[in-house]
Amino acid sequence: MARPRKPLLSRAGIVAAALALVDTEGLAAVSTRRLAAELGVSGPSLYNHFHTKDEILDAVADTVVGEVDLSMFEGCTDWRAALTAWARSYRAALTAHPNIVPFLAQGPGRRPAGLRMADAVFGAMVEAGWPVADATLIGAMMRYFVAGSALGSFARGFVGDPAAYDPSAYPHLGQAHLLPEHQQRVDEGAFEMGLTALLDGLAVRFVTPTRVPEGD
Amino acid sequence: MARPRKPLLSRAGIVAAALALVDTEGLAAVSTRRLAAELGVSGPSLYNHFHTKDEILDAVADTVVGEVDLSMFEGCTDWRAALTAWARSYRAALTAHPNIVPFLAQGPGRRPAGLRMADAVFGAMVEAGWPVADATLIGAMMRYFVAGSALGSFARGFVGDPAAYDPSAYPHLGQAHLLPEHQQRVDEGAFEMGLTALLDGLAVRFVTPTRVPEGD
DNA sequence: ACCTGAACACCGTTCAAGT
DNA sequence: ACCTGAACACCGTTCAAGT
Repeated sequence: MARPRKPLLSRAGIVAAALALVDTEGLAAVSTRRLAAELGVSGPSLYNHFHTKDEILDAVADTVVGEVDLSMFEGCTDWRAALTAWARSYRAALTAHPNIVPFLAQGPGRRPAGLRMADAVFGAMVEAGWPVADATLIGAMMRYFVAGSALGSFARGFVGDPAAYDPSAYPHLGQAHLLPEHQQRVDEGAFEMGLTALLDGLAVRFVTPTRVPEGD
Repeated sequence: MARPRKPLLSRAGIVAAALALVDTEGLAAVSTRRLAAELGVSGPSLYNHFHTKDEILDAVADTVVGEVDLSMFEGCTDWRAALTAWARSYRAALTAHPNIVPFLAQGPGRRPAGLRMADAVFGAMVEAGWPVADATLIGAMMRYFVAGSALGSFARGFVGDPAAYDPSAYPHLGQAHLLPEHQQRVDEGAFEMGLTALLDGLAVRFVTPTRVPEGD
């Protein structure tokens, strides 16, 4: 076939196909040959659009992070409400594409959407009155929690096999771990509990250290 | 050579070599052939001791999680102090072997050390007076945060290249991200800030719902 | 510029063959 | 029982060849 007069591939098309493959069959299923086959081309064709396979996965990760809503940070006055809404949107984006999370959660690297998100959180916290040093910590802290909750999902991380929970070895684990709907409720509950706890803790910190001695 | 009269390999030896390789060269460097070469044998020899490469990595992950101190949960009366000590030990174990964290943080699966840890946390929280449902949430929530902090490390997740932080695109990120010692301080600070916040938040929750109407 | 097939140096895993 | 080399079906990536 050689070069077609209209390109068969595009970066966006490759990324969409890669994301679909990651979602349906997992990260391990994404090989350059398999992905190319999915797109109806031969393996090396991808290298006309990306330098490496890793660059493709970076673009996939960036697409997912790009789905996170950041609008609550614009002209934000209530930092607590903004962080709450953002954390939920962030978690929703990750849990919609759980198989890419281990790759994505390692940090933004040089991915634009990840850096944009870090920038938005930091900027909004400073604007809301947080000291610069704290604003950095808040961004990191929230990222830890949200990424950890998507990655270490109870539902995905505990196997659904009774034999795995020998009651003599693990007297407290019980059989409840087996029920998928229970597991999902644990994930939701633990996320909301942690989110509330983190923000409560921040609220304590917000007033205290910013109180400056008044007067001469 | 065929079968030697004393086995050349052992599960423990393979796991130790694999962990060393993960630590020094990363998860991607661990191939069965490479690992076997490190041990002075040929690739397929490993299959006499493990069924799959994944089983080897599971054993490596279990070794790392096995390094976490759980002694603070024995006869624990102060749940807050116990969770604090445990979270720090947990984080220390993971940050000592950062390259295995993406694999490990996906959940305990059927790894004994991971299940033992989940069991210890849950049991201690119940013993300390937490409702069973909350104890499960606390275990998940803490796991999210600690694993997230080790995985999404600021120091490892942000690239150390000034060109990555175009100030017009990311007006708030600045150049501070470049300094490795600064990054490490951010990770430490964000971890401690989050830990305090989480436990403060839990403390609020602890007293409230367990208060039972007294009296006639 | 953009796709192709051939090729290179790798993979994980199976298996018959050796002791 | 435990190691070996050969073999299978894969990898990521390079590159000359085609239009």
